[in-house]
Amino acid sequence: MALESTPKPTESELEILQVLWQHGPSTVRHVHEQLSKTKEVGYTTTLKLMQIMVEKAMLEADKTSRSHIFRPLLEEEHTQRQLLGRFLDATFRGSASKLVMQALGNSTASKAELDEIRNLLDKLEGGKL
Amino acid sequence: MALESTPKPTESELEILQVLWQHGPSTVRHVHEQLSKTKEVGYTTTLKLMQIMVEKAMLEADKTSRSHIFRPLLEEEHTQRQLLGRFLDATFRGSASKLVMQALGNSTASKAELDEIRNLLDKLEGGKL
DNA sequence: ATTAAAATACGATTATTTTCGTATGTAGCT
DNA sequence: AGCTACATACGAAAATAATCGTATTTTAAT
Repeated sequence: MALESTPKPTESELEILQVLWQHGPSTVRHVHEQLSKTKEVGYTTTLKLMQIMVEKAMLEADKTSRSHIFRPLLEEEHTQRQLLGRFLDATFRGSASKLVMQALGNSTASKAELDEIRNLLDKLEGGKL
Repeated sequence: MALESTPKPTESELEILQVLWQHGPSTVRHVHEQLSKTKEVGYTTTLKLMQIMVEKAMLEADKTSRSHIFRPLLEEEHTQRQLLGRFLDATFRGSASKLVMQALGNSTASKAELDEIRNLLDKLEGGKL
């Protein structure tokens, strides 16, 4: 059997990771309340998922107090980069520029954000002149 | 039951769509040969998937000749936009600029592509000054 | 006409992901 | 102590996706 570098989180798992990345280490209760804002889901469903994620070493549970505190073991940027790579290949056949053009086209990015992107372009293009 | 606007293609379905978008209307045989370049998969598996996609109205089959010719009913750009929207929300909590920065950072885009992106930035920022 | 090759049809299995019911444990009231 | 509220543990069902074996049909070559 091959070693799993980092198993790709499923969609539901990613939702949970997002809550933890955004709010920091949390109880099942808290995660569940956040998820409930956008979708209907049972408490034990959330619990079970988080337990599975512990098995998969995506989360770590601090069992000191009665309500366990879960924290993500996957780093946000790293996970995003990994998922982005897959998505880029699967959806845009690897063409980053196509993806970026689309993303910008649809986007509501502020002027500050656009400037930040422009700066990055400058830096990247510096090495290509 | 709610009307399905456009059902999200699964990962395997997307692979098939990519072949059809790239090569134009094709037989199962051709699609299967393309897929086989990157993964091990049985012929009837590909066939079955494509039949399911016809049911889902993602593909249309021209049954005139013995080897049916399949063509995509989903438009490439439209599908990409839709998938990108979902991915953006799920992975970057909707922050297009974060996604773009990451994509550019990892990317191997050519100078021409970077310039094209810069042009789009100019146009976008035009409306924000 | 027979046969071999290649195509589709279709049912069913397997794998994966999501969901949740129920059992059980624990802490704090009254 | 007994009751209630809320927590985790766990098994298993339900939903979704992917895979493939086998039967049947069709074509064309012998």
